[in-house]
Amino acid sequence: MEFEINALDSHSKARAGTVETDHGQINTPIFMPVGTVGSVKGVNQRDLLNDVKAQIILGNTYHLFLRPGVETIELAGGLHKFINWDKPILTDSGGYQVFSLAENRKLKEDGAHFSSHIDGSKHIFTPENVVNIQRIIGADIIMAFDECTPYPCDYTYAKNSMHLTHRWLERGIKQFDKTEPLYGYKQTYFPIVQGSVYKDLRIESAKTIASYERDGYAIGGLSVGEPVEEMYDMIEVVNEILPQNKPRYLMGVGTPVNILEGIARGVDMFDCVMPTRNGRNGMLFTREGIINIKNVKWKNNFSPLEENGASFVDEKFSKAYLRHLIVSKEILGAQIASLHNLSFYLWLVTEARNKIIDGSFSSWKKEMVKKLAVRL
RNA sequence: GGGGAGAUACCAAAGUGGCCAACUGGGGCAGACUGUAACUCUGCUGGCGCACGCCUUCGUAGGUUCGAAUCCUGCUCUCCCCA
Repeated sequence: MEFEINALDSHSKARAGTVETDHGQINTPIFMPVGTVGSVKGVNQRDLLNDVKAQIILGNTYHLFLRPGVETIELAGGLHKFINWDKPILTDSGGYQVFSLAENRKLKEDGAHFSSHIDGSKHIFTPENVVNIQRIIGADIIMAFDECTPYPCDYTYAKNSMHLTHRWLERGIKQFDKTEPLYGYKQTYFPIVQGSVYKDLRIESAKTIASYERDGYAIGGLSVGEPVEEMYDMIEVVNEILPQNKPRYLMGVGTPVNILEGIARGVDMFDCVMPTRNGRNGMLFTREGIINIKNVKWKNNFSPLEENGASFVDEKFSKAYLRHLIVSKEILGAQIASLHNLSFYLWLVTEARNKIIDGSFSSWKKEMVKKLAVRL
């Protein structure tokens, strides 16, 4: 996987770049819609491609391993063919699920022991078998198996957890490097920085991670409940150390403002469930601010969802109509809201890229950050 | 015409002497959601102050009682069964 930097912002750490994969090019900064179980909830592949203009999407090892299972995915010829998506796919390793399914998990040196949330069956994820599963899934970008620490997290726990993540990384890379892709295109393996909100741990982790020569690096364990300023601080600390000439992926982030702040601090890739999940629950992100479409004030507002919006749904449907659909719990409401939000997120990062290239990123970002947090 | 049952907040429906401004569900109104166990979760939903409290409520008019949504009487209305 190749990464090329096309432009650097002179007033911030923002970069515009290009990632080259066997499934095509990705222009950075980029937002990657989350498609946990092989489905970006509520949005079909055609709309994802033509309307949202997604360049890469996520899948999840934990969920796909449990259902439909690796056998089905292998028989299908990999996840791309199974879900009919020809662009790049990144799979999360399941580290986050191990964290969020805390009740049923037990972390040991060998790996994470857990029970399926679907049928209670017992399984073990190790740095090695998670690589094997992701080989079968066939993701272009494979994530290391880490422990995503919760927040708050005491120093000792964060330190021990980080060291475990580092030991798992060593094993995961070894496994990755001695195995081959199954479907004839290249795969790559991203390590993940941990260390909770402790600067010295983040520095140590970033140095450890950077000592491995990889195609890209991820920042994990953030946006788990810590104040945003701490998150921004950690990004700055880590990006001082991660190689300049490789893409950086901030996992699980975030709000439109978070994304702009991340870009300004040198992050290239983002993913988040927010545009889809919050969309299903009636939250719309727009250039002018955030709309809670369920609010009664939109009941008889027949103006378009968003003037000159990024998606075809913005002109086609009114606020009153979408409010009606969401309030009535109609599936179409979730679909329209997801299309709108994802299109907005992709517009946002594309615009950021354009602004970095034409040299006006910082002033544009300042204006946008002000607007994006407004509650309409 | 005869017999029976019932009327509770926006709706449905508990409560049958004090722990009732009144269970619960729906609806309504707000909020939350950040590498998705999520078309989910939380709060509020008589009025005023909005902490403590105070005021007016359980078809309607009276009565019994220290005290009534709960007991008694009249009235109004609704439903069911038999003719």
